[in-house]
Parts: sequence; C-alpha cells; structure tokens
Amino acid sequence: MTDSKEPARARAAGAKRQRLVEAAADIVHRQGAERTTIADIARAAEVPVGNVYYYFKTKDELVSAALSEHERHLNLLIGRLNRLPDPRERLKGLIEGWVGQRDLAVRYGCPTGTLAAELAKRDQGGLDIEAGRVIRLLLTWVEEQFRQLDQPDPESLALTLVGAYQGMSLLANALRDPAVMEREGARLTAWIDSLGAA
Amino acid sequence: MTDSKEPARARAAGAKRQRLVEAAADIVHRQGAERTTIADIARAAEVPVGNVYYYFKTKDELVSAALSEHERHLNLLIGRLNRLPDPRERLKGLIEGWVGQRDLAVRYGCPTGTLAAELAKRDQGGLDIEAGRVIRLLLTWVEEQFRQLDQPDPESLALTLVGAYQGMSLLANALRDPAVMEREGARLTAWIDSLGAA
Amino acid sequence: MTDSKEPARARAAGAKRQRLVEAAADIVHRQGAERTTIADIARAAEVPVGNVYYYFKTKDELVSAALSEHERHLNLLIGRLNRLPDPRERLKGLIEGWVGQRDLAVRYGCPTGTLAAELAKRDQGGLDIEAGRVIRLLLTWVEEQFRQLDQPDPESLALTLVGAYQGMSLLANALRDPAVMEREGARLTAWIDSLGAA
Amino acid sequence: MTDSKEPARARAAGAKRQRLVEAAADIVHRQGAERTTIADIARAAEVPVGNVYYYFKTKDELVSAALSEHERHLNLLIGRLNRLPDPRERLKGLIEGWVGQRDLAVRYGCPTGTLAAELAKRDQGGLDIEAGRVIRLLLTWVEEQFRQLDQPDPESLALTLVGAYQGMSLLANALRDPAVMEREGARLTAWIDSLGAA
DNA sequence: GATGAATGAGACTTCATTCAT
DNA sequence: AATGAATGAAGTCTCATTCAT
Repeated sequence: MTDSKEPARARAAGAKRQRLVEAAADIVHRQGAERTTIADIARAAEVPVGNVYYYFKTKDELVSAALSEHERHLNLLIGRLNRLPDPRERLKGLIEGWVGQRDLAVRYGCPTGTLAAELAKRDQGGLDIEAGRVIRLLLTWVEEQFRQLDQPDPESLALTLVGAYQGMSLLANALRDPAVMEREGARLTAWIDSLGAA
Repeated sequence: MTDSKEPARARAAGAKRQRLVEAAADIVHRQGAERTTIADIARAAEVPVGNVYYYFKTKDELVSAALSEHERHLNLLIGRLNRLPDPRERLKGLIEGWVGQRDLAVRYGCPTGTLAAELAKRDQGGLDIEAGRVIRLLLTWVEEQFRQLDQPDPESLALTLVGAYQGMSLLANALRDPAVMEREGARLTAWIDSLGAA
Repeated sequence: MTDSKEPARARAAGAKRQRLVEAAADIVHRQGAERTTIADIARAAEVPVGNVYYYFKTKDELVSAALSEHERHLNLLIGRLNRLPDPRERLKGLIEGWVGQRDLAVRYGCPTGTLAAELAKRDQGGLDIEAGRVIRLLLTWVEEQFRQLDQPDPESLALTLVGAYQGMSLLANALRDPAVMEREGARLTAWIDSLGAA
Repeated sequence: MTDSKEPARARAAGAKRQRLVEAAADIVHRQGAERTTIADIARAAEVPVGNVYYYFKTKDELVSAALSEHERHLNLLIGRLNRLPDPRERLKGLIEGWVGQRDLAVRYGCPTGTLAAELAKRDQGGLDIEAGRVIRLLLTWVEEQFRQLDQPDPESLALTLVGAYQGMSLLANALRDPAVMEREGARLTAWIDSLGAA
C-alpha cells in the first residue's frame, strides 16, 4: 500500500531499490554471483545500468543485499513457523517448506547454501562471513526448537537437521532429481516425529 | 613410473598434461571455476599459457578434466576401501577419510560438491551432468555397502549418508568451523555401527 | 556582514554560491581540476549535487570560479602589501608570504601555478587563458614595484621573481621539502635588499 | 640496429613496448596524465587497446614508464653535456638546451615538472616520489657542476638554477610566450658566466 | 609441438549533466 | 530555487582464445 504522504519520487526510489534487491537475489541464486553481471540485474529490474550505482556502490554491495534479502525471507518464514504452538510442528513445518521448494532446489540448490559456498572461495570482502551469519540464524532457531523439545545436545541436532537440508539440496541439484528432496524430507519428518517418544 | 617405451616427447607431454589437470583440480577447488583463469592454472603447472590450448581446446575442457581428476581420486579411495573385508568398516573408513580432510573442507568445501553446485548454475555445456555423474559414483558405491549389510532401501541410506557429508562440508565451510566435521563424523560413525544391531 | 536589505533567500543563495566557490578553490588546489568531481565540491560545500548546476552551468564554470577566487585572494594580498610605504618592503612582504605558505606549497604547489599548468594541457575552453591572466596580474604588480625602485627592465625582473616563486614551489612540492622554500625565499629577500645599492 | 639473433617476435615486442613508452611520454606531456586515456596512447602507438595490458598491468605503470622515459632522455642529455670539458660550458649547454625546447615548453611546460606537479596531487601510488627522483637527478648533476666550479653552497645554487628553469617553463606555458624562455635563458647564461669571475 | 604475444568482447565503475517534482 | 534520482557515455581492466613463428 503506497502512502500518499511520501513524495512519489521517494516511493519510486524505494520501490526501485527493492526491485533491484529482489532481482539480485533471484538472479544470483540462478546464475551464481560470479556469472551474474550488473547488467543482468539491471535488466531484470528494468533499471538503467548506470543507475544501479546510485543505490549500490559496488557489485559486492548488491550481492550483500541479495544475501540480506534471503535473510529477510528466512525471518519471515521463522515468523510464520513461530505461530505454530508446538516446536515439533514448527520443525516439521520447516521441513515441509524445504520439500515444497524442491523444484527450485533441483534447478539451483539452496539460495543461501550455494551462495555461501561460492563466497567462501574468495579471500577478500567478508561476504563469506555474511553468508555464514545467515546460515547461523537458521541453525540458532532450529537449535531453540530442539531445546524446547527437551532434546539433549540441541546444537548438534540443529547441525544435523540443517546439514541434512543442505546435503539434500545439493544432491537434488547435482542429480537433477526432486525425489531426493521428497525422500529425505520424509525421513527427516519421521525422525522429528520419533524424537522424545522414548 | 615412466614407461621408457614411449618417446621422451610424449612422456614429457603426458607429464605436462597431468600437471595441468592437477593444478586445475586444485585451483578450481580453492577458487571456484569462474574465478579461476587459464593463466592461474598455467602458472601453477609451470606451463606457458599458450601451450594449455594444445592439451585442452577450451577452459571447459580443463574444468571437465579437473572433475575427472576428482573422479580418479574417488576411485582410488574406493579401491583402498574395497580392500577392507567388511562393508561396515568400509563405510566407517569413508567417513574417517571425510573427517581427516576437514581442514580442506573448512576452507573450500567438498571439491566435487562445490563444483557441482557451481556448474549446476550454467545452462549450457553439460558440465553439470558430468559433476552429477561423479557424485552418483559415490552414491552407488555407498549403496552397495548398505546392500551388503542387508539394509532395507540401501539407495535411500546412501542418499542420507552422502547428503550428510555434503551438508556437513557446506556447514563447516560456511561457518569456518572444523568441529562441524568432527561432530557429524562421529554421529555418522555411530549410526553405521548401530545398523543391523536389531 | 549580511545586508538585511536583500531577501533572506538571496543572502542564503549568495552564501551557498560562495561556499561552492571556496570549496572548489580549495579542493581543486589539493586534487587538481581533473581529479575533482562536482560531488567532491558539493559535499565540501554542503550543497546538494543537483543544486550546483543552479549556480554553475558546467564544471568548467566552477573551475573558472575557483580561479577567480585565487585572483581575489591575490588582490587582497596586493591590497595589504600596498599599504606598506616602500616598494622594497612590499616585495619582501610578498616573498615572506610565499615562505609562510610553504607547507601548503610542499603538499600541493602554488594554487594558481599548478592550476595554470593543468589547464594549459587542454585544447578547448579558454580556461588556460584565464589562468594566464591571474599570473599576469601578479607579474604586473611586481613589475610596478621594481619600476618604483628605479630598476632597469622591471618587466624582466618581475619575470625572474615570479618565476623563482613558481620554480621553488614546484621543487618544494616535487621534493616534498619545505626547506626549498626557505632557502630560496632567503635568497630572494637578500636579492631584493641588494637592489639599488648601486 | 636489430640483432638478427633474437627472434623477430621478440624484436617486434620490444619495439612495440618502446613505441608505447614513447607515445605515453609524449601524450602525457601534452595532455597530462589524467586526461590521457589508454586508448589515446594505444592509438598513437598503433597497438590494440587490450594489448597494452600485456606490457603494462595498469595505467599507472604506463605513466611510470613515461616518467622513466623522461629520465632516460635526461640521462642522454647529461651524457652529451659531460663530454664538454668545462663545467661552466656544461651548465651553459644545459640552459641552451632548455631555451632550444622553448616551443614545447610554451605549449606544454616542462615534461617532468608538469608531471611531477600533477602526480603530487595524488595520495596513493607513489608516482609522485618517482617524479621527485627524476628531478633530483637533474639537481644532483647541476650541483656537481657548481662544485667543480668551486662555488660555495653548490646545492643551493642547483636549486636556484633548476628552480629558475621550472619557473620560466611554467610562466612561458601559462603566458603562451616563448620570449620568457629566451629572456630568462639569457639571464641564466650571463649568471653562469659571471660566476667565479671575482 | 611450443610459446610469447595479440585480440576483442565485455565486465565493473565513474561522473558530468539532466530531469521530475 | 531546490533536490534526489536518472542517464549514458566513457574509461580502466580482465580474460578466453587465437596467432605467428
């Protein structure tokens, strides 16, 4: 909903910036940061190339913004899951979400995971650390759910669950096979269900 | 061991080619395919840039050769593991090998996994399929071990084990934390040990 | 002192214009005209970039204004020196001023001289001629002092004195050595003192 | 003279590099380093733009090479002057050379002096220091001549002579007047002649 | 076969200037 | 008058690939 109090310009500007961020998040996911050119992103956002630099001083800043966009999505997802009353349901909801995105994973892998892997191969810039931070955000939330389920060593369990997600995304992507997501998703769901049964 | 029957020329040429392949495998692992230049590889292999094209018509062919080099390493590893008499020991040896490489994983991730993820973001060239093939090779071997252990659904178990490896490598890499490899490695070993106990 | 008769708008506008001119003179001296961007000047003057063009149609006009600002400073200096009763003292005061500015000269050279040298390398625009005019202003005044000292060929003497100033500024700047200014300044002072001894 | 023992390629390559250096020295003198583009130099040297980077990794390296080219010219000049038997004649020969170049000075100033002034306005890169070194080379040689003339404080005299040259070049350039070079040149020659007459 | 050099397309980035409000 | 945003032409630099010897 556009607030008519702010000038049309500011609205357009904010919208344009957001368009750029969304285009960056999407295209970087699909092509990788290295293969993505500023022109690719500008074209998708329908912004003249030169104008991109009004919003982002360097390509790396755009990649960083794309990362933040993924972080924002993750926070939205966590927010939705937090409305579920039971931590077990929350974890199962998370897994369900992963499986629901299987077609995207098959084609391009996990947005954050593949970007983290790509950025880790750089020596400079610190973008790799930003990527690590986003992944840690997920780990921390998952750990908290295991803790609420009174599980021992919730940190390790979080590592296992998130690791399984990254692994299944990578395999589904490498093998071009959505069934990987379904089978592993089902296994993880059953695992969560089995917890604390003893 | 050099076979004195082939002319010195060919021997030297073969050695040069092999140097290039090894350099490519190593540098592509560390920098990613996109960030690696032909000049990087040529320099590391101590081969003049122009000469690279005598052995590889395109950069993609070099990347493909790097992938084959990883495949060769994998086959060597499998060959060593196959000497172990027990499939359970073979799987545990595989996991042990993963954990033993944790420092490399922390810095650059799994050579094949990260390369597969990078190549999957391309539309053309078919290199992504080659990467999938290498990963499938590992999956197939692991599956065979589970089958020899009389486990039900060995294919899914292979997916779980290899997926866990890819996931823990990615997390260790993204978090820059070798402990991830150790904890997950220990868990996987315990899991393998627990199999068939019933 | 602000004249309350002109509307606040105009006063503010005039102040803004003056801020721009001063910032331009300063930054162009320190960075050179070519390396100085409109944004640099706008930022230093605390004026929005877009607004600069309300006062100056082109960047060259701003450079021209910077040149005029140096001319204004020169005229102020000449005005102060003219209050001295003796032409010999006036010339010595001029030299003293040069030496007093030695730290600035060491870092950035003579504001007018370096700008003249930079502008002379352009083919179009005529800014080089404006720079020549400012330098000629100084030459003319110095010539007049020599004339009042009854020196033969005052024009040549002016050339020698001002040339010595430009030369010592350039050398001090290139060698990053303020002592150059001191030694040459002392020599020039002694020279002026020696004049007309005959 | 081309040595037929080196391969034609190497000869051509060396020649091309030298063409680039000469073009850079010339164009940078005429346009200034900032206004000179790699394309300008490439065009003048008849070299494709991309190829320039085979010889010089950055534009700054080309500017540095231009500076070295001026240094080489200076060394050649010094070499010629050193064949003169008398230090007084050597200094007068130097001045004569300056005046002989007056048309170039009028249009573009002293190659080394204007470049030094331009480079001193940078904060990074160290090119300013290289420029200072070239100027110091001249100063040192001039100082040595004064020393051989048994003059007191030869260092200051060198500063005075070289400073006068830089000053007269700048004024001739700014005023677009070759007469400046002639008059100051004549004065300096007379000064050298008068030395030690006492 | 071998190799230093050449080529050209294209990437990122800067910036004077203009525009819309 | 004022101003954040827009524009597009350049400029520097990289690099896969090809060429000439």
